[in-house]
Amino acid sequence: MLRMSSLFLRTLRDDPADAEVASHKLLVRAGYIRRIAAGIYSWLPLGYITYRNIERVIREEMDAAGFQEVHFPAMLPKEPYEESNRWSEYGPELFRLQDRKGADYLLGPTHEEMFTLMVKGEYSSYKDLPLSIYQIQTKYRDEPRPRSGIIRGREFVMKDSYSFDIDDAGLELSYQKHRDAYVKTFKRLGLNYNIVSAMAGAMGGSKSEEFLAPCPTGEDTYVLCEKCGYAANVEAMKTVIDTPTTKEFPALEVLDTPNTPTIDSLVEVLNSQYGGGYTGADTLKNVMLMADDKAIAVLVPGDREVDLKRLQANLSGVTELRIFEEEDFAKNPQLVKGYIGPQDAKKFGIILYADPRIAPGTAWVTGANKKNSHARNVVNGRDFTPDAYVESAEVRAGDACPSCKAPVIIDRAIEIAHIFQLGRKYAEALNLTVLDQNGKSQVVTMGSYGIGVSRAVAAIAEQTHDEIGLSWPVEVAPVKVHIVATGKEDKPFDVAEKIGTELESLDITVLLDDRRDPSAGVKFKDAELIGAPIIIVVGKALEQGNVEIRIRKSGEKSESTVESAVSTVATMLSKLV
RNA sequence: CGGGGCGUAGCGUAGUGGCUAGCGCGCCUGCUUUGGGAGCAGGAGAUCGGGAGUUCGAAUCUCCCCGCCCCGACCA
Repeated sequence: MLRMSSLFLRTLRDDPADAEVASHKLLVRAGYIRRIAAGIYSWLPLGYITYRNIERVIREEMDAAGFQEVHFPAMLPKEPYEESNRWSEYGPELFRLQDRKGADYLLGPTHEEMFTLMVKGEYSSYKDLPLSIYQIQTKYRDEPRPRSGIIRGREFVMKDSYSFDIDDAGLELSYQKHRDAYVKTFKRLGLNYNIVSAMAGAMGGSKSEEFLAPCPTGEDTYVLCEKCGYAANVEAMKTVIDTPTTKEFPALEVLDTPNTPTIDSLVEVLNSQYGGGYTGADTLKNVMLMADDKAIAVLVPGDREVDLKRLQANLSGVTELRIFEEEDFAKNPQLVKGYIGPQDAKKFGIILYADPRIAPGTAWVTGANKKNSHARNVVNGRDFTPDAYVESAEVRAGDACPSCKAPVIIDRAIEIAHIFQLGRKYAEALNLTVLDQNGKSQVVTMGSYGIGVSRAVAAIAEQTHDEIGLSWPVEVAPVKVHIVATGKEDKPFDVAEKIGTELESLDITVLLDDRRDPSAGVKFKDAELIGAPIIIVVGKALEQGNVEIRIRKSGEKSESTVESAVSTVATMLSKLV
């Protein structure tokens, strides 16, 4: 039984000055975590118990699914990461260090290489597969900008699993088993989440899905169709295109449009001088970008911005993408800023990408590649031809759901897990093969599956807190019951002690506020801030032989006799999430 | 890396060149109080982020450095 009189804890009355988001403020105020450096935190007793509860739930579900736990060092030699090319690919985000002999080491940002090599060292037959192994490990990433307390740290704990299969069908099965285990895990953790389609990104591989916990302070944006349940990270959202009309358009016509370098100014001139009825959606924006030092053009409807994140996720093989700057225009004098059109892309030698909204057979108003001039009836397929179509325009609430065409909503969320069908990228790089039943060597196919363990503490805090403090789901709460004894007589303290002991004998964890000095108000505030699911107050009601039982989340209060308090609380807990 | 903000006691803060750096919370001692962050009295606690400079005099002005937060870029 934890006791407030001796617990290593100091709650704070004021929000810390360096915290912005609720989980960060409250975890610091309630004495769960303390900052050590940017993105690096220490756990105090209440925080560490909470963290371990989450870890325990995850471990139980992994084990129940038949996955086996292993453990790698956090500090690793350079060589495996050179073989997979990530020693250089990972860039400045990798924490590097040297030993006394000058040999290079790194602090593991993720462990695909090590798992692959471990399996390679032990197994060599298809009979050994499938295999799924996992670890719960501290990861290190020198993030350009750590933020939001424990949500994005430079040191954090991740549960990472890897599956090994002989073929794609096996991978599909292993992937599904992990997905199911994650669903069970997050249900127990009391998190609301959506499973959304995602881009595999830098990890490589094909299919990937994210578990996103909706939360206004989250870093990820995703779309959700409330009608059919389709959900996707905006990067992975597929654009629905109306069936193209086969309509014939008049010939391309160049218009005199002085001083119209922006879409708004162009639409104004079109409507006042060229017939009217135009909106930004009728115009075609030709956005110039530098992709790894190569100039590219991206076509999007004039009323939409290019979503760089989305574009990059969908442009394979591009590591650096940025908007054209003045000096880039200076190097490309044929491009007339504000009046660029796709008609001369071939002539200019620029690769032309188009958002799918710029469908073949559609006609647009766009730049005429001449100052103060635009062109209308510029038809895709007749007047220009994109080299490739790539999802690149910003996604908006109300856009059509790709599976049922209903308008989607857009929401923010914290990424709590990400699962990947990696395929053979790492197995090939590190030469992980087994013999199949014909005695032939086969490259193993892999999946990787991560849960942000320390991040989950913050995600749960974000979703469950209220104005007065934390309010934990039963499975993760540092204690299930917080008993507050009030008054100056010994009796409430004795009764509280007795109830606490009985609860603990039923494996219900207890934090007893046995402090004699602080007033009742102080103890109530602390209990609410700390966030145990049930608060028992032993005080005034004792005159009638009762104690007060409060449910933290609902604020519901009831009284119970001292004798029945323990069973009443046990029943309540079994009904709470 | 670009833009913005900040750094004074454990926490939150006041203090734009001049006396011993002020206040609230927390902490210690005593008394009083005890159902919503009590009261009184006394007390401890500060290299004012660091260094250099300007000045009779610097928390305060200048320069350099360090750290932290936010927005963006970036990010299994």
